[in-house]
Amino acid sequence: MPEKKPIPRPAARRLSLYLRELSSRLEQGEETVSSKALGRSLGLTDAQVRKDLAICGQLGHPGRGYTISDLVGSLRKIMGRDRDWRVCVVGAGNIGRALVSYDRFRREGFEIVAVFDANPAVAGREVGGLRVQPMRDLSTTVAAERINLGIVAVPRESAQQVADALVAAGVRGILNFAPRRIEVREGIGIVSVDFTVALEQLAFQTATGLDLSFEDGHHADEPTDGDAPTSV
Amino acid sequence: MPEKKPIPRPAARRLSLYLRELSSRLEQGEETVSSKALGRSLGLTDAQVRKDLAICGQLGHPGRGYTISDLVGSLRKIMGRDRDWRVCVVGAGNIGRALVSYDRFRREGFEIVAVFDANPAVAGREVGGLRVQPMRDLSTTVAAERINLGIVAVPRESAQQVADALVAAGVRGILNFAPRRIEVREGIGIVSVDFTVALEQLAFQTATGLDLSFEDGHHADEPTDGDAPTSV
DNA sequence: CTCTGTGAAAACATTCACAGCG
DNA sequence: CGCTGTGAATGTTTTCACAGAG
Repeated sequence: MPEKKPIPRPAARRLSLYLRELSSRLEQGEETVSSKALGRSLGLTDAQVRKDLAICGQLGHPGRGYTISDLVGSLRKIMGRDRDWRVCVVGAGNIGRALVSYDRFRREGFEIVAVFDANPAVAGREVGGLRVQPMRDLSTTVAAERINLGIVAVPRESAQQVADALVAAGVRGILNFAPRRIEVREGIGIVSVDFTVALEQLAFQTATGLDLSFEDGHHADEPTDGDAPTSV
Repeated sequence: MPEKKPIPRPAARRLSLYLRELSSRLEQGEETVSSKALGRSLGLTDAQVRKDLAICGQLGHPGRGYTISDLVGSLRKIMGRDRDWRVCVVGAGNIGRALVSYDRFRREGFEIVAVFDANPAVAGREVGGLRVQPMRDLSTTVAAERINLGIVAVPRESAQQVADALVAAGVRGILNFAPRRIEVREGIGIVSVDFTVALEQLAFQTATGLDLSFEDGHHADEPTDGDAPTSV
């Protein structure tokens, strides 16, 4: 078994952006792209782009650039986008409903197949074509629908509890929109999006006059314990 | 005028998380906290916490820890949270409406004072207590309401155009929810949140079995040219 | 000539480890 | 003692710069 090479964390974040940009170019009918052109679109240097794309293997053609479709295929595989993801949303409030109705998820291969809410007055209502289910159906539905990712869109107070329930039900990863850190056991993925933190970073950039410039829009929570870099 | 020391980009992201955690502890009635305790809550080492907090100046008390209220005050100032931010949302679709109704913004000092939508059928409707205005009112309203931040919640295709209009109208920073990179001129802040990228990072973590563990949930776009970026 | 892939160098960020305050 | 602040050491990421492919 050869050693798997770890992917630098900052690079992992950029991979998503490459994929987004490349998919878009592919739709436009473009076939190849150079590291320089890609870098321009993404605000990165050409050297950075080449280093990052080297993660996908030797896909570039000297003098010519990269074949977009090859790159997209390789990136999708590396990022786990070659399989289907079945996701559920917990919390049918403003954010939860917006997410359920966010068409792009489905188009990108993330299918939302269930919505849950603790409020009995909300359960039973329909959101984006799905009937909101009560929390007690969570574990049965996660199993029955083979759901592997969960989105937490509940208030801060119940976020950890909901995350625990999702993990217990069998999801492999959690996307958290509640404004607090969620702890999960080793082996379960966790990424958080906090709107206030995002606005705050903006205020910071704006206040300091200068910008810090991030290009990713979300963050992965630190592992609960000792952690390891991701490998291919 | 002495040189201002630059804040390391990764640290800038963590600052928001410290503020979030510290505010929460303050509400619980706690008065002091040690770097170790703070680090535990956030998944960071105590040394890291001390280095980061040193940015705020010498606020720790050897043997005792940090006084939370002092830290919160200092962090708020550094992050530009000591002033008032007046924000507008462009796009009254699912996401735009969810954001307008997101109470936490106001509680944290970001007041949403206007909503715009290009669709004439939508303009005039009420969302979260505000009447949706047509796009042609944008520059007048931004000036009249002294709006300094804009949130872009429109489809990919019109995102850049809307951002340009916001900047022309006078906002100092943009929070972008459209799945593409937005270019703004030097001096204007930009932070992006892309739900699909967030889910993709999660799929990546989950697919590789291990986590990359980010703790921030958004990203600042790279500067358009050679320059420094912003983040959340 | 253009453009990739990549070692080697530089910049940057984290962790260590300890002096010193209360 | 407990805990901060910080240089020095270590580890990581980016940039440089160039050999070599087409």
